[in-house]
Amino acid sequence: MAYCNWFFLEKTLNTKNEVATGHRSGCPINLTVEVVGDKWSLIVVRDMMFGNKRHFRDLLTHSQEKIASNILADRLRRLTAEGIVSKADDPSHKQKAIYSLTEKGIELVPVFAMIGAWGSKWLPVSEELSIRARLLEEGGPPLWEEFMDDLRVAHMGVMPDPKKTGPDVRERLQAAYEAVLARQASGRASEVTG
Amino acid sequence: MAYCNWFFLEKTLNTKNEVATGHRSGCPINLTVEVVGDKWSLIVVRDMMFGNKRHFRDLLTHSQEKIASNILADRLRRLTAEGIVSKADDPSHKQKAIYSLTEKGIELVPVFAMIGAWGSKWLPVSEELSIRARLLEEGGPPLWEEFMDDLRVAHMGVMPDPKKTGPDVRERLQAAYEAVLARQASGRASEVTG
DNA sequence: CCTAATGATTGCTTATTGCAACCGGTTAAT
DNA sequence: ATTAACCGGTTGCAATAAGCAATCATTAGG
Repeated sequence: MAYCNWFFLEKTLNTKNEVATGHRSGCPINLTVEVVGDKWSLIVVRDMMFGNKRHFRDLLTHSQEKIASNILADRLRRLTAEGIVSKADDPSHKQKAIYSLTEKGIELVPVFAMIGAWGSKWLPVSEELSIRARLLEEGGPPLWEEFMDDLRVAHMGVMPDPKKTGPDVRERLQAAYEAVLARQASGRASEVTG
Repeated sequence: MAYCNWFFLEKTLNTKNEVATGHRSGCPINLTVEVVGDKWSLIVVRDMMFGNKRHFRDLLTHSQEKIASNILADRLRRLTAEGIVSKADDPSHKQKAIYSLTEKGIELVPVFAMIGAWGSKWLPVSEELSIRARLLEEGGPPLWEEFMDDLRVAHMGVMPDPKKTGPDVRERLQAAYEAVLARQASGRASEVTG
């Protein structure tokens, strides 16, 4: 990748590529940015992946970043068209849809891990918001694989490994987050009292 | 990361965070997307990182994706303000500027590696455009570290390791790309000749 | 019956992107 | 000396995208 180079020949290929496929270029970086490189698509996938949000209203009302409904609808449509997300009827309500990550979507886990690691190192995040990034980074590819297996169970109906017991990766990340919160809350209490 | 959860307490924190810092939320994923999650910033960094483009005109005219000059100027300004890129005078011309990646920018290498790996697996890239993604993915963190060291030499004036000889990582990726091109060109020739 | 839930859609305003021409100054070529 | 190329942008305008808040018809629960 990048990847795309600067030779005359590639300029020619670029023209043909754009005509044939509608893409700015055939570079994997560029193609990925075209698919998920807007301000909202990765947020939607994140909420599905880590927050277990699978319904429109959930994604809309529990969005920390306050996504607008037209943007959410548009992004879900695009992600579904791209094959990163799938949509099915939910049996609990005639109008209710359940959105699921596909294998293509699940394999964004390493991308999220690296984005999170970079962000938590270089941007003004708080401890409780960076703990999960740290754990994913420390866990490395074995932890990502385990997380992806968990997601295949939850989102694609893959049979869980019968040898696997205990909380899944998302739950463990959540527990670590809550532990930091609890520590901060008790620290805050002693500040107030002390 | 992701991280950001859905508790009442976090809703409160979110409000304070937004007031204090101007961010949608303090989640590392969201913060990273706010910084580099538009359609063009990662392309600019990619061209600096992998194409060794360091000047405005180079970035403008050798952009495979045909970036517009106002967008390029804006993105360079933003990346510089964010500390991902630095700008200095180039001694070869009074008006000429040279843009360099900072440590913060260089440490985006793993993000690019993962984005490239995902894109080359799931999106319609060609073989020659995905070979470098494959190599970076296969090389893993040791290869990324080596690449980052190379970038620190090229962009930050770090002294090269005297024990290191031979082509740097970017050159090796480029050579692999050219080898695929050469193979395709000879394959094409035999097609033409029958 | 009324209220809540459902996944959107809509009308409008604001912001961003993209195109292509342009700018004043500096350096190189003729 | 004149002309051409280089330099990093800036500009005016049209097209597109994002954001806000209200709205919609249908479905389910009390």
